[in-house]
Amino acid sequence: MANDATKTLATDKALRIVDAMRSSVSRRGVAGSTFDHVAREAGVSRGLLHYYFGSKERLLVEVAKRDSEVRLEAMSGELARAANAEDLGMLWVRSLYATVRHEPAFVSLLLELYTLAQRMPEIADELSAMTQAMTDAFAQRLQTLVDDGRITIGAAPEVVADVVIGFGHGLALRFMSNPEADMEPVVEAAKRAVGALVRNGPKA
Amino acid sequence: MANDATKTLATDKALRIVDAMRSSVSRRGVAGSTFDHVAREAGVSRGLLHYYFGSKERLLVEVAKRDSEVRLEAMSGELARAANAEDLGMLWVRSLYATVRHEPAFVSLLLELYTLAQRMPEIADELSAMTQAMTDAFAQRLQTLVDDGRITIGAAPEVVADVVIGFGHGLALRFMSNPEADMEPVVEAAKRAVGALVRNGPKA
DNA sequence: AAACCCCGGTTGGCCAGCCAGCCAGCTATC
DNA sequence: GATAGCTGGCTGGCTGGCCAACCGGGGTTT
Repeated sequence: MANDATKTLATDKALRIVDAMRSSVSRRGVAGSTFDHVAREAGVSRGLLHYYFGSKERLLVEVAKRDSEVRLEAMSGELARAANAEDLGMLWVRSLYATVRHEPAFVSLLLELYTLAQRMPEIADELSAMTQAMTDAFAQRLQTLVDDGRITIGAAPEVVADVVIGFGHGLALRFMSNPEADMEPVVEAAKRAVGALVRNGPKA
Repeated sequence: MANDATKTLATDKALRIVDAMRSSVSRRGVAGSTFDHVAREAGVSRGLLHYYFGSKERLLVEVAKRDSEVRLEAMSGELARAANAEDLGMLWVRSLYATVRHEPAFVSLLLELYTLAQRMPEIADELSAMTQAMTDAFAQRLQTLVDDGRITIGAAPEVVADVVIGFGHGLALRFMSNPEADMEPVVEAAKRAVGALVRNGPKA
């Protein structure tokens, strides 16, 4: 093998293991994701998890990496579709709302990772990098829309991005812990608040 | 003993156990909070945890209950000091910011509980109740300030409360995963956004 | 081309440690 | 002496990690 990274990333089975672990953690939590279960779901032997990753910790770091990619990609997809101020608010909050409602495991996984990050600096770094990447992607999209005259923003793009993403996640948390509440008016009010920072431009 | 609840809540030792568990979970996480550790820190024997709570799960439920009280009280304290629109934004976001920076364990604990809630409906209920109570307290304060002519709000008090609390938690999450970033401008922008929903009234 | 070997990839049995829960019994108080 | 409160040794089950052995295919020797 060339080195650990190559070995880990190249192999088909290693990928299957990471995916199985990711899925297991989102359903069963970290504690419930034993090598036994994960190996069975990945269709490999227990020993192989150890062979590739050495320890549960390192496997979890890979999971965090992988998950960050997935999340970033998901957000980028939403962003690309936003063409004016309304779209931005709508798409972002709506997609988070839909995620919380229809893919709670996706939310669970992130919670699990944040919790882990409290005791594992490597995972904290991974999440921090993801946060930064999300901000950058969002800010870049904002800048593009500003340049096209489709929106105007009330602060630096990175700042606006930070605020909007943060707001979104906070509301998502809220949706999660109040599953049966009617969030329609809340979403509406939140959009109005964000409207103080992002308005339609001349060409919107 | 009269019944489980009475037994649990009345005893001095039971309270010490819940507190020790709460503190341990916030530092070591749920997995790291073994009966052995917690008992030692509470100054009682391991057996007593079982005697009072029966299982780790039930003890964790008590922790969630206790923690909800503490959090609600903390927020109420902040709220009481807010007398106009600026105060509201300032106090809320600043206090969350300070908490994240100076009492990360307090944040860790909530993450841990949210994570638990994914697999323990009883804890989910507890957190849901806390969320609701926070909204109510916040909304009530808003209403009072409106009645006093100190602020005007752009939506029903409960809705505004939901939004502001949610925004705050989202930003807190963000502070947490970007510890070294300069959040000054972000806080500033967030305050302006909230300003779209909460403005100073005639008597502010 | 047949026999052989080499080695990374893979397997699964094994082990030592840990932990929640159980329970037999102790203590103090009335 | 009865009963509630409390203790801590014990255990069975589980888990992460270790490792000895196996497999298969590509290269090398004969």
